[in-house]
Amino acid sequence: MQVQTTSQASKFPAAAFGLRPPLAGKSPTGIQMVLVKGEELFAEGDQADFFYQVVSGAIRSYKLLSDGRRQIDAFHLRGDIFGLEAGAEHRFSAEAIGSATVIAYRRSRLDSLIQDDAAFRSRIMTATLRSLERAQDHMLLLGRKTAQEKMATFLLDMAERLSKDDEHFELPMQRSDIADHLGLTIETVSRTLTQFARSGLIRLLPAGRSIGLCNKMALRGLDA
Amino acid sequence: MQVQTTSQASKFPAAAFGLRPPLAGKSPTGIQMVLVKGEELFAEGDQADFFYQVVSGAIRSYKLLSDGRRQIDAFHLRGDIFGLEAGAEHRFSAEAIGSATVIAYRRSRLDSLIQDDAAFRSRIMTATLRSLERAQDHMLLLGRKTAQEKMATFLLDMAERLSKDDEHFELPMQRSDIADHLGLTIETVSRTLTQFARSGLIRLLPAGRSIGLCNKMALRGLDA
DNA sequence: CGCCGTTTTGAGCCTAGTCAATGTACGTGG
DNA sequence: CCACGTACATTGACTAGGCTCAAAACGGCG
Repeated sequence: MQVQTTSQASKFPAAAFGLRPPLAGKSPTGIQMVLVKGEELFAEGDQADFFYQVVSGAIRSYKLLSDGRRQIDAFHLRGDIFGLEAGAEHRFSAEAIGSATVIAYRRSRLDSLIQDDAAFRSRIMTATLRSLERAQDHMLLLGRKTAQEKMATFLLDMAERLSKDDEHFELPMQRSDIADHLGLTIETVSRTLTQFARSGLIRLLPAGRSIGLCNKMALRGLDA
Repeated sequence: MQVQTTSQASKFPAAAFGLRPPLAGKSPTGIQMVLVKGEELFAEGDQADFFYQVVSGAIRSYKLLSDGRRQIDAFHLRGDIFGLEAGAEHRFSAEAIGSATVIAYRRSRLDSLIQDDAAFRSRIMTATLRSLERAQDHMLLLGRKTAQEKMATFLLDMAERLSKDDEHFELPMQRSDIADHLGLTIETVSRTLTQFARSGLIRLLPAGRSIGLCNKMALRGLDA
């Protein structure tokens, strides 16, 4: 991992990842970290001394069962803040999916910011409530949707989050990550994608990472 | 529904549901509501002008798919706060499971309380983060646990939340609620309980609502 | 006592999982 | 530049856990 402090506004491209004052305005000191593929940022149970914002690449945060089964609760893409905890410890592990860059903020700074700054506080509260909303939507998906519906929901969400034209994008993660996010197996993920491609709903480019949505209406129908 | 304002301490049995000052101390005006079985408090999409705290009974909050499939994201028991939203609208529906009593608080009050009162603020923040934690644990359950593991987790959680001795309790909800909470069908819930009873893990009293845990060790083992 | 909502039990099926083999992309080193 | 190795994705055959459909049992309550 390469580390580089970013204590000046010039090194803190706030606009690039959606920060507005006061967080950006106060240009809090952050540590920029360059992560290689698969590198772990923190593990479940670690002290939560830092929280993070994605600059580039993608991060997966997940929980494990004792026998290794994994549930990826979220993928964090450019601009997303993650790793902010109520208690002293992280309740998730987090790893870089490919190579990625994040900025780490000391949590101690956060606490004082929360005390002092009503606007910042409400931003954190909103971010937390947004995570809760996502979690609630995802519970509906995990508990009650079929494999096809899960994949359709996932593809539409990804298109929205990482496509400019909302139609074509590169998946940053591999099949096993998608499977562990949707509560499926890699085989089912793969089969469902092939099936979507054969039905003309999507276009799958070589390596299976590049995806084009041809029929968003139909996908939305599957989204239930 | 019977409504009764509770602006005085005498009508606000704070100790009974775990409230301590400043919320109780300031005795904020709440509206006490007595709900009959199945009565709806609010629906997904309603204006979120109130949030609630359970005084007695149990509330289910849930989302529906277009064809009626339901996911119950949480059961709210005595003392729990729920219905607090980031946006203007409720993101799920909430109903009384049996007859229940709740206190409704105006959300507008909340905002001013949050402004003024650091202790109250941290209580709301903690409650929100606790919901998030529960949601995250529940995603792991829904996505990756087997039917037996789901039931074991559920029983241990319920024992902790509504049993005094941690061993024996009355389930406030019926099988279909449990099923929609765990991502199963009522038949699977019933079969799994019978199986647990036959294995001597639990004792099932008539009507299937009263449950005693005979072998918590073994249940914890299944909890994965 | 008899009705109705709920739970339990049974039989058979189906979706998604498992196990296994093949295919494909890409990076490394000869 | 090509051969090989590795990691990932796809495909196939088969299995099984949990679902569906159906019926019977139970309990609470009028």
